Amino acid sequence: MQQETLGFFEKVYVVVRQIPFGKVTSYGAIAKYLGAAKSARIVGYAMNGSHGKDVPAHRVVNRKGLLTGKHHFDGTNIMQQLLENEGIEIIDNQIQNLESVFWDPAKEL
DNA sequence: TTTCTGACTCGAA
DNA sequence: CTTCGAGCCAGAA
Repeated sequence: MQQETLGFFEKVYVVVRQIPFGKVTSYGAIAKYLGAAKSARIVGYAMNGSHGKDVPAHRVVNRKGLLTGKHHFDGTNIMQQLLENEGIEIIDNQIQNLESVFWDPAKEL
């Protein structure tokens, strides 16, 4: 395996791909799992480069469950549509009952 | 080459 | 209660 050649971005991609169907996580949770709790912004920025990869960026939201990056998708509410398709209820870009669908890599992995 | 900004988060005043 | 600043990495101008 080539982990040393992997940059921070690719490490993020690996974790995001582990997110199970119908679950979501936060940028900070991923960053913390990677050992860089203060690099939550970088995780979000990594999602910016996830375009074209099999990374379910729509399952990654901020710690409030707010779809901060929805406007980076093709449509205006495509991100919400994808999540709702997985059984997650969303109102006004805000995930409802976040505790039930939250998936923490630090605990699950 | 330097500078800036960004899909964040937390703590302090 | 609200507001503000700092820290992290990578890519674009």
